[in-house]
Amino acid sequence: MPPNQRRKQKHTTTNRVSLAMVAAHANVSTATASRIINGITNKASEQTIIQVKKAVEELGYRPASIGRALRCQESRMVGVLAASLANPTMSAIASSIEWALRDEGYIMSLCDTHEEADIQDEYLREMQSQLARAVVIIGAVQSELLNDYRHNGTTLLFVNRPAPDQKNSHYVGINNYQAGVDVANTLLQNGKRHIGIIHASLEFTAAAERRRGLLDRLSEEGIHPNDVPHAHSEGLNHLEVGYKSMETFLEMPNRPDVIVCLSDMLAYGAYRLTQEMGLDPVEDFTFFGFDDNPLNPWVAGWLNSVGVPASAYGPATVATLKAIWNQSPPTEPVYLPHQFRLNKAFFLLSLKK
Amino acid sequence: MPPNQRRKQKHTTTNRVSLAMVAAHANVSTATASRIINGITNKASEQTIIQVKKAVEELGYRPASIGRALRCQESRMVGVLAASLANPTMSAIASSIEWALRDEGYIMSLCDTHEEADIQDEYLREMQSQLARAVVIIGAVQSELLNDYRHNGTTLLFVNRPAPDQKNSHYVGINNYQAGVDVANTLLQNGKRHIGIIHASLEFTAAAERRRGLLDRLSEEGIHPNDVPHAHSEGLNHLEVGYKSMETFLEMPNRPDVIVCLSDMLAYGAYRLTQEMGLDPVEDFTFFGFDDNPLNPWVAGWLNSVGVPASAYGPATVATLKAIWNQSPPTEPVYLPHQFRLNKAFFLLSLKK
DNA sequence: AATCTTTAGGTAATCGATTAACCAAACAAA
DNA sequence: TTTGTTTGGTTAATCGATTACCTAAAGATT
Repeated sequence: MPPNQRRKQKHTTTNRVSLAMVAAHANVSTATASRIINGITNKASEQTIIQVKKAVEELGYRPASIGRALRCQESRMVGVLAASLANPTMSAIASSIEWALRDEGYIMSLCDTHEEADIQDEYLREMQSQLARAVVIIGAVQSELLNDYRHNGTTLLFVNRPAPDQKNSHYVGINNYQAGVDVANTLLQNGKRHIGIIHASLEFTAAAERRRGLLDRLSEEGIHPNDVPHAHSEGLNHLEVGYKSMETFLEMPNRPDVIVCLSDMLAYGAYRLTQEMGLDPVEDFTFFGFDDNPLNPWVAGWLNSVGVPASAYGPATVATLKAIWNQSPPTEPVYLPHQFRLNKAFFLLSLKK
Repeated sequence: MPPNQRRKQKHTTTNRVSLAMVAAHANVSTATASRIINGITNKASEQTIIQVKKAVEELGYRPASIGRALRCQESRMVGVLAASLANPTMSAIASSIEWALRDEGYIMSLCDTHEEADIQDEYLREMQSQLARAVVIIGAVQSELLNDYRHNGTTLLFVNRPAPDQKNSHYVGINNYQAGVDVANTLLQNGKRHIGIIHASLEFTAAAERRRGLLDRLSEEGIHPNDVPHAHSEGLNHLEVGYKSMETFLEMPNRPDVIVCLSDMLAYGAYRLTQEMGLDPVEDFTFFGFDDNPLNPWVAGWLNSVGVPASAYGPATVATLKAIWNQSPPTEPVYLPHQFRLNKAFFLLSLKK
């Protein structure tokens, strides 16, 4: 290793500008400098204020948030834990939340828990340890720490997927049960009664609620849950589950012509198989999904889906966080209005009715 | 406001456990506790070590990374700035990097710059101010601060899209020029010579290089750049640009039958229009994209694409970061081997040759 | 003139963890 | 016995910013 590189390594020439340097440059104490920088001007003369501001400018000073966070025991950072960034719905929600947070002067720190409880716990701890102002979980999984954190002062907000036990927690997102009911209504109104369900794990409240709403409504119309075939498999990602599940349906003697997938990703998987088998996803089936993936209008025109526009999440999430901080937390889940996106064939069909 | 809520607000019962509390609980000094917790055992007796570990366990202590970061002037956090999380390619890369970083004990903090220079600058500053160990930029845009940061000690790594000026910077990702050449080769080998290009801004090195490689190779085979029609529009997202651009091509008297889109998102946009016009994206055209979006095999079987598997990014990125930290930075861009994904029709065609 | 008030700003403690420097006791070597 | 040396710790400084509390000087009031 050349010696000039060694030198650099020995002491990273920390060219960070600290408050002390600004204060020295302006010939005032750090207290004065700090006050002026934070806009507390009633303790300084016009002259001093100008000096300090000049020093800040000249040195290119920016407060180290880490120092402030340590002292104030609170940072401007909001941790966002997403279950799977590979799922465009979740990344789009995260992106929307980022916009809204930055608008209010907060910084988003996004992490990917890969749907694993211990990774989620690790990040929960890390956020705590970084003194995050709040933790937003897009797609929570049941984990050991989750319940502890619910009560230890950290602001915790569940987005898109309710808390595993739904108790003492704040939620922003779709009304999963109602969405299930609405899908059932749409199908029934258009004379679709031969329905199959594809689902992954039902441990997640979101999926379970969607299914419950759907089946409840179908029951009311005389379609017994036992007459609604289910296909699923666990341990794979939703795309693969959808694919495998569709295989199951295609092998059935009297296969359903409506395939309700409890998430769009499942529908994507099912679609792949229909393509490979030379079937038509619009003529031969009616596919329904949940979440309305933002890519749907572009690459999945065949899919019907119900969901909340991703851009609605950011404002609602931030508004809810602020309400919690203001000691006026919502007492009810914050349900965002969901919308249907229907494919052309189904749309025309529904017009005729 | 009820009084019990007021009380809570007055002083957030900071139930964080600090090192001092652990030390007190174990009847040792913070120095001793700190050393034991960090595994420096040559300064402590067996007895003391057990005491401290018991205290840590009983109190559920976890070091506040903020304190450590302040003291050591360095955190375990790596900032990842993505240009657009709504783009599944970028989120998938981020997700992969997250895995690899966590494997090495680092924490990813992901931000969305929305392709905007000043947001990128804001996050660059914030990362600096949080003492991030490194900053990884997935899709950098030219910005004021970018050049400063290249030289002020912060480890900076460009992923998937080279630095705007390509000088003095580290890059991990696809060899854009070569990928362009390879696409040209594949087309030529299969007798495809009537080619159109859809692109968004060519200010980004990635897009410009792809185009250059493509046109250079076509030139060699006697297809002059002027004979390769281009369609583009600025200011919209890639999906919309693709859609608009495809309109342009469809209106042309002698429209190309091969549409090379400089990103998959552009291809998605173009695809939407072909669907709406009742055209067949496989029979009527040959679509080529770049990046091989991970969703392609599931919902875009019609697309041919060249790209690097998202999962390859994480390991390569982390390895490069470690090399930089070890004072043995790569002197060349780190090119990850790219692969082709061909649609069925094109694959069969290429077999025949 | 004596006292009070305001202005302008400094001193030092604090947040949590790390670590250089120091120290007392035990033990070993000369 | 005196002089190292090792063991097992402690004390206190430090990182960067904030802020409660103090103070000196100037101006206002009685």
